[in-house]
Amino acid sequence: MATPAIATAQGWSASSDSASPLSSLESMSTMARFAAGHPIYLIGSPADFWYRILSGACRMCAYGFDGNRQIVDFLRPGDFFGYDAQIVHSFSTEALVSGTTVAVYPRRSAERVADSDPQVARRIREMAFSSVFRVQSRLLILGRATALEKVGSFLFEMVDRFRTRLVGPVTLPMSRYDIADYLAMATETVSRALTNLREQGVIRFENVRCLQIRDRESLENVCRGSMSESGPMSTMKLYRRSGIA
Amino acid sequence: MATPAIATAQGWSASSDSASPLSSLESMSTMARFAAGHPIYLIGSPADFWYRILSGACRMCAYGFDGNRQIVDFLRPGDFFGYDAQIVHSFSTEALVSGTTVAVYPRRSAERVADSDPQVARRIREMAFSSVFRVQSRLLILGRATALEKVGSFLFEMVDRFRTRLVGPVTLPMSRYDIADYLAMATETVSRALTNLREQGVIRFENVRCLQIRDRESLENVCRGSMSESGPMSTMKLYRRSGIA
DNA sequence: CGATGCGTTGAAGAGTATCAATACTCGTGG
DNA sequence: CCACGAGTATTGATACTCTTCAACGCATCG
Repeated sequence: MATPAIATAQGWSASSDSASPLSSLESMSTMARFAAGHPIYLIGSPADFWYRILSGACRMCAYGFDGNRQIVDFLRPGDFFGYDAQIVHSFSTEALVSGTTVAVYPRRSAERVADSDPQVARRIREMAFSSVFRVQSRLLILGRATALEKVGSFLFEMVDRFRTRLVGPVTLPMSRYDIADYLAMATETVSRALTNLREQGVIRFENVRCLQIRDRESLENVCRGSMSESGPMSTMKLYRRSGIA
Repeated sequence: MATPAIATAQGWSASSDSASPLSSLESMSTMARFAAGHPIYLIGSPADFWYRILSGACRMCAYGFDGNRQIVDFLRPGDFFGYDAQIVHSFSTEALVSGTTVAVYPRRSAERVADSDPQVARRIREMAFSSVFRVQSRLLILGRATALEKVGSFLFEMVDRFRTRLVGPVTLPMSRYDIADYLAMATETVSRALTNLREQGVIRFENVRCLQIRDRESLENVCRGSMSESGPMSTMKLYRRSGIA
């Protein structure tokens, strides 16, 4: 397995990619590079840093007693992480692809900056708020009834988050195992659901990890039975389970 | 159904209960009172306020096309909510019990205060971070395999969050329907799991909504997956899904 | 080229959702 | 005070989806 680990560089300064929100933080950041599968931090390690992905992708996950794994989130360039802990980390975060680069911010210093710069504080706050929203949205996916709905919602989420061009196929950075642990189902079921969608002509595979949504409307119908991300969607049907007359 | 709605009061000032973190915010807050089942805000409504529960309890939820519901979070006194939206709310939040009181903070003003007071900004930030952690932890519960594990984890969470005294029984503010929509399962299955735990002597009911954990250790084992009754389940399987050699 | 990890497919069993019926709780009104 | 009714909770039987176990195809790599 290629490059062994964690070469740390520093002196990284300005932006280079989209929306560098915390420019006054960058002066204190260092940069680190990781091989596929290697941890950025481990569960239980002291939470002394904040991180931001510069390139590549990561998975944030928890491990169970009998070795099972649950993936809490997939992270892409631009995403902050590591702030979800008071003293020690409650999850591990690992690189998905080789060459994943991460900006590392010393937490104490970063918080000092936030305290003295309302702009920075506001960006961090908004970032945290949107994290809450994103995780809550994930809850809705996990709560979906069927495997097909879960996988369908997952595809929309991934296409939104990991597409490089505006149209065309998207390459998923994660394995079927990762998808399974993200959606809390068996890898075989993930595979079957994808095959199902492919046979229906809803999606098309360039190769195993690279796919394209051919029939967006059908895929939306597959996911239906639940809520659309944005949009009014008024018509309240509270007949059952309302708790209100 | 009793008191119709939303009597608004104001002039509420200082703390009264644990850890009033945002004292300089309280001067701008008003107070509102809600009957059971009534919404604090609806999905799609403008996100112009932040809220904090003073007494009672709430559910934050989303509704699907066919009337199904998913509960994203239960909220207790002290919890902030309503910040998880940019422009309009993506979820509804409704009172669980009659007489639920909520402090309401105008968002713009609150953000101005946060911009000028690093202390406040920091508290809000930490609150948001811990929200992220809490929701992520919920993901792990939802990802649990069996109904028994889900309900067991749920009980621990509720006992932690909704106990009034240090020991003794806990009264759950939510119905079985609420629990079902929170755990993404059928109410009948929730009922069966609770009955199962009761018959095993793991929990004891004072009445339908009020229960006590009698055998904490067994309940922990239930949540650790596969143990209790019939035993052929302990196959180790951590060899797969490593992602690293 | 065989090795290793990943991905797909098949068959059997387990667990949950669903449908249906019954019991319980509490507020209302006779 | 008790009866009633609506909402809530439990229990049972059946269908169905998903997990599990197993085997095989397919890539990459030493």
